[in-house]
Amino acid sequence: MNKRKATTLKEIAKKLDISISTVSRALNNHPDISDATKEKVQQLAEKLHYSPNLFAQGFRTQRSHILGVIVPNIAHYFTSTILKGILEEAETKGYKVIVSESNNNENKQSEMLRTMSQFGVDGILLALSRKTTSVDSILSTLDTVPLVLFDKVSHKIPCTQVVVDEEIAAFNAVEHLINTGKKRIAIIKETENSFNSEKRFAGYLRALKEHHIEVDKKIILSTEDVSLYKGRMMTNILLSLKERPDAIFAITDTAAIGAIKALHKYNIKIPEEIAVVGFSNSIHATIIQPSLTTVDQPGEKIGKTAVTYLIKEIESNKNEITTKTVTIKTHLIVRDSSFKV
Amino acid sequence: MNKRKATTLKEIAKKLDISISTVSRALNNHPDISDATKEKVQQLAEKLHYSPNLFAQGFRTQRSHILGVIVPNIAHYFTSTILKGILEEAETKGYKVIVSESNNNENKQSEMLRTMSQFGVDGILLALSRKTTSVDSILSTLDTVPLVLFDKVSHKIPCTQVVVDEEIAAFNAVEHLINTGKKRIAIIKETENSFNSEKRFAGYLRALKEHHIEVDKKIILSTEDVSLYKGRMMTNILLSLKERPDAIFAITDTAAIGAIKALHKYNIKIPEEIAVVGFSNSIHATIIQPSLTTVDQPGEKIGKTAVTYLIKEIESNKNEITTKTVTIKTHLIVRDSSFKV
DNA sequence: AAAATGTATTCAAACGTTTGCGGGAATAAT
DNA sequence: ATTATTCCCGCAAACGTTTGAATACATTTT
Repeated sequence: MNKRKATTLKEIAKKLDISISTVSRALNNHPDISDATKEKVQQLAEKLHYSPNLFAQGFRTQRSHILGVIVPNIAHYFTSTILKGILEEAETKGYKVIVSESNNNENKQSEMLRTMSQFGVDGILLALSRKTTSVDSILSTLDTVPLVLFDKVSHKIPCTQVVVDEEIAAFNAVEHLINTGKKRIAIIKETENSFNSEKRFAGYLRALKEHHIEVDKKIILSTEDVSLYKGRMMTNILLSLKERPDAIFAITDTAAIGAIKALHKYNIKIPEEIAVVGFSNSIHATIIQPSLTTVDQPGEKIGKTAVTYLIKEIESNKNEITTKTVTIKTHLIVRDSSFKV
Repeated sequence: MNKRKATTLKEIAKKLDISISTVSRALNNHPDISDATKEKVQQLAEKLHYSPNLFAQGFRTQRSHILGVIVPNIAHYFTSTILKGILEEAETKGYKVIVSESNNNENKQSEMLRTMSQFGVDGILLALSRKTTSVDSILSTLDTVPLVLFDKVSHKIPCTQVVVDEEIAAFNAVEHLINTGKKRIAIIKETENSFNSEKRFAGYLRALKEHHIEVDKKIILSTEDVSLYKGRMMTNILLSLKERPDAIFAITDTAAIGAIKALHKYNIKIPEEIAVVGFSNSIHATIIQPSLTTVDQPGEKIGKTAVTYLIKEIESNKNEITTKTVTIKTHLIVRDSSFKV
């Protein structure tokens, strides 16, 4: 492993018998340099495969061209599609991406924010860990380095936030159920404090209201973590009611799949007896039988726009905090679990 | 956003009226420094929240403490579990991780190897893009920076490789089918040139041989990309045979699920008429009905060991290439698609 | 002809850290 | 008392780049 050492500005300068600074400026296309020398320098640089030492560069300019990303769980499909978008957009803009997982651990999240900012990333993209209660550590990194929140956000943090039209999406999903003739629509949601869940719940309520369906608390079920297992449990509860629902809107695809599994167990016809709608368009949606009606969230687009805004903030050096909420449109994908053609 | 500038060695030195070099050594626990001054320095550093400027450090030492990871597709579940392991292990060892996607594009892969090594990563973890034909670019980065291959590997590249016991796993899967009384076992595999597929095919052949079952080429099906769709198509072909198989071993879970979907369509009883076994233990395995018998590959463990070997190579400065193949054990998870209790 | 302007280039400092080397002071060996 | 030895510590250089200021020369203006 004979590491050939990289060519430096000095070497180019010596070969052309000009100064290092001229070489530097020539490569950076500085107006002070004549076209003739620019030409010469750039050609030789090309020939010698010159590429700037990024440590020296970063050291000098205090710019790393690295973006930090912190997500709760990288193995979550929706998250990984967002990541895909982040990687792609960052790459085309000339940035590298460092990824970290918070594992839904608030302390770890704080720790990561700290190490990332001291590491020298130019900006941070963050999807909040579940139940992030103390935003102090986030606020304090916020005045060190630009930050953009996505997906799991919080209005307590004054920064750019990229989210999905949760409320509208939920409204559309529920309205779709109503349009198919359903009148008693249950919801499986998260207990509290979850931005996403509350918005979706709001959409649910608005749909009922606009269609003059009265809200029945008995079919509004909440759980700490909306998992497949919890989806089953909640559905079991719904089935034990005197007045069963004729549809279930689960705040998340995994819970919806849990619901379907529970309905299967009791041989309940989907969607005739009880329809099911999820949220996320996870890869499971077409694996499960019947295929799941769900809200498609364009993960890659979310990632890309988050990066776009972050880089904009990085590159406009005005050190003011922008607090803008960018909303990405979703659309409902109707499949067999709610409507059979 | 008033960026407070970070404290430097110089500031600590001035406050304690000692030299910068002493401060540096004290913080690095250099034996030349007395315990007394170490104590003093470390305390003050703590108090001032000193953290080294990583650019200056990296610039000086030519060590970035960054690992580069290149994978074909980050949104692939198995890949993301490996990534999880990589992140975790790297973090505990004090390394950051830069992630890139090759999208199964060989040129992009080469490009990324180049930019990563010039970027100054300390080492690279690579899962080869499909049909990587020219290994030149890989070999050339190999003598610039330590490299470890994982999952998608190639013996043409002399470096540490972390893989799963593909052959044994496939052998076990097929033997399991034989043990349940199956005698005519089809396989759905990749066309060629795929390390993983060929190993699994070898395991299939060995299992048949050891159990004195003769190989029938009519039920050995190959395809370029083993997708869900292709799984369906191949299964349709198998069903059109005069002598249908009584089991299908799909080289991949998605193909296995495609197979199940095709079998459903023809109302064929799984596993009684035809059993199905997959490979990967994807998240779909328990979503599909019947649940899928498959080979569990410990993704996180693969990621962790890959990182472990890479860092070992980085930190032992002996510039020799180690070409070692590390094999991670898998185990078969028996579910309803092959054996009902 | 002197002064001002413009153009193309060089000088030199600076960023924060690490590290080989040298040296002073204290202790131990002769 | 002199010489070794050991223990701490400081000096200064170096890494490759960027950039404000200075310089040299040519050109234009007064």
